[in-house]
Amino acid sequence: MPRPPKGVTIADVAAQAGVSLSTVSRALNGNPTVDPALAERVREAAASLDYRASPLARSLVLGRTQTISVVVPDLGNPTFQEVLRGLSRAAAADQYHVLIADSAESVDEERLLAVETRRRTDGIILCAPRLPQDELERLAAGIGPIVLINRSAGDGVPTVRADYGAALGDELTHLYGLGHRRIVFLAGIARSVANAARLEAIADFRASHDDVEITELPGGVDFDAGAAAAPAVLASGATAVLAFNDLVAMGLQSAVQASGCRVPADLSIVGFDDIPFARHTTPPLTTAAVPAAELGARAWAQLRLLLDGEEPGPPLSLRPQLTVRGSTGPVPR
Amino acid sequence: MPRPPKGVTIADVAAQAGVSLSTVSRALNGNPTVDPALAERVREAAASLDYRASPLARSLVLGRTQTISVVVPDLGNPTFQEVLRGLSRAAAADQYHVLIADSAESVDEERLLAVETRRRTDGIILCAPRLPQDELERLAAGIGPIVLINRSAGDGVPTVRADYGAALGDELTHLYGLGHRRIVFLAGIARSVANAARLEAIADFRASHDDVEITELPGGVDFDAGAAAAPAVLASGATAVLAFNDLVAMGLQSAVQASGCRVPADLSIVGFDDIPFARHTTPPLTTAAVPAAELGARAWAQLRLLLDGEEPGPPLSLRPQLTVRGSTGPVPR
DNA sequence: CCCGGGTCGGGAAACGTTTCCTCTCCACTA
DNA sequence: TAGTGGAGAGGAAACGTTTCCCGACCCGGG
Repeated sequence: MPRPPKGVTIADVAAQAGVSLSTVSRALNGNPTVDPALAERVREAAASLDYRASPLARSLVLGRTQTISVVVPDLGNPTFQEVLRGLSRAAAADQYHVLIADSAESVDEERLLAVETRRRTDGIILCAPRLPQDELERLAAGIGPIVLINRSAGDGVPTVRADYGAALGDELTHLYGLGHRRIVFLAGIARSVANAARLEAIADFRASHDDVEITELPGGVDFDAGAAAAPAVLASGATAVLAFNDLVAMGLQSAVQASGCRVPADLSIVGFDDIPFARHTTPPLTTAAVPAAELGARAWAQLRLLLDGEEPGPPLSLRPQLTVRGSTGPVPR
Repeated sequence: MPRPPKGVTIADVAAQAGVSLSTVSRALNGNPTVDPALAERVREAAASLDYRASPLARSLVLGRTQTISVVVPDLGNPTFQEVLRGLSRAAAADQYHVLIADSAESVDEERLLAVETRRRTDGIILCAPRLPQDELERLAAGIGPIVLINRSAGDGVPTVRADYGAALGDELTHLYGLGHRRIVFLAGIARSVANAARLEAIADFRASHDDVEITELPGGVDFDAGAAAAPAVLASGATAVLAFNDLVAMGLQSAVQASGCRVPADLSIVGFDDIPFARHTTPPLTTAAVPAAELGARAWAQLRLLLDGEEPGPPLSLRPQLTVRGSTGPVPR
């Protein structure tokens, strides 16, 4: 009795159970209008053939794929990895699958991938998209259920974001409380939205604290950028540094230490993100813990509402938690 | 002229162009049996309606989804992240999409996800699966085109692996060359295949160097495990430590430094993996660079052969590159 | 005993494609 | 001029489901 080599279909089950296709479908989907005894017989037949409905055919007729797509600028970025992790687990818990796409920081790729992957899934989550605002809004309006992470695109589009501004404000307050009055901000990529939020927070802080001097220095986004900024930071005479992110902070910390500067005795350093390593540097890094995994999980929750045809929740803003460790201390006298 | 709100289909294009469905399909797929002028007209109609064939319907009839699934034990693990990154970019370059699943280190989840996601895609890549060997072989035999990363399951199943044993041998040789004769190996998870490969390499090395004493100490897999092992390492009197991975090495390094032990003057430490941070510790970590992204890319290449109906290449073994940095030095006198 | 209503299962349409088969039409050749 | 062959396009089947619609059957009431 040779098994049908190419996948057992619902027709095979129907034949085996001696009923029609419709009945098999109903029985297997728990439709109550089918006689319990018959249903059991069908289930047995299905089990004996190891039958599973083709997700493809099912999707086609049902109009949903039970899959969402996630577009990320760089799978190598720890923050996005964490977002993806939270997202994927949350979606999996709801029996949804995740199609993933890495735009490699390219705006063109991003646009392309968004529409392309969206067509294969029920909805899409754009993680920190790099698209310019107008294009983003047009795109978001065009492609069905969509949730944005760390960007917004008008009222209709649910958003989940980390409140970088508020967190940076917390960091500034922390430094200010320690007595620091000359502070350097090591900027990230200029065009970046995350950077803009920080600059705004800095402006706010300046406005309410006129005895503090905050200088912006070109930085970057990775360890080497932080290390490269060390001379400029030391030359600036500042007593504390706000780095764009933890990577930059760590690069800076390691470089200034190498040139004899003590952290935090001579210089306080704060990072941003709280990547897993931040707690393990010497001294451990004071930073703002961006709840990346939760960001992902919340984004999924939003998307799920949309998929279920419900109203999306209000734009969500998660405030990163100021996490004070050893890299910040009182201003040197 | 209101646009059909729910997706424009091939029928709309056919109507617009005044031809049959078949012709539209042929024209759009570049079938040469359609008159060039007509084909152009069809393309125009399609463009004017912004028509794109439904991937779902297409997949159903074509029998391929242009998608593969990847199952990973933990999306939070930097090595798997890197594998995934290489894999996803390589697949994307070949116009394939990637469905991702995180088994959360659970064997049951892994088994489930493998068969479940496999049904929605054309093939599957299991990244360092945790399944016991017999089950893995059965599973691999059952679910179509499959490629394994860091595990093998018989001759029929293409495999891409990092040669942990060879790399550990390189590390031992490096330490031995520096004069170390008392070495500690900080083991990972006992049941782990990667751990077994290392133990084997250690046994080999012992066999050919009878003046060296290699002690195995229970370790673990993360930073904290490394830190926790510090007292035992210091008490052992060893002059060098092989950590299961970089995380463990870093935890250990930071803990022994905190208790006054100098690295590498008093103790040499080598890690494994070369995670991005390894070069940034103080001192930078000597380690074996596992080419994770390439592992992913190669796995895709193998799978692609299978999908194209060609013979899979021979089992591939990538040898991690010994990367000597500052955490190893001559044995203390 | 006949008829109405309710329950349950089968047939067929639908989802949106691709492709096989067939038919038409035209040009060329014998 | 009639027959042959090929090009090109339409019709319909197929992919594997779900679900609407309808018919059959059974039960109870009049």
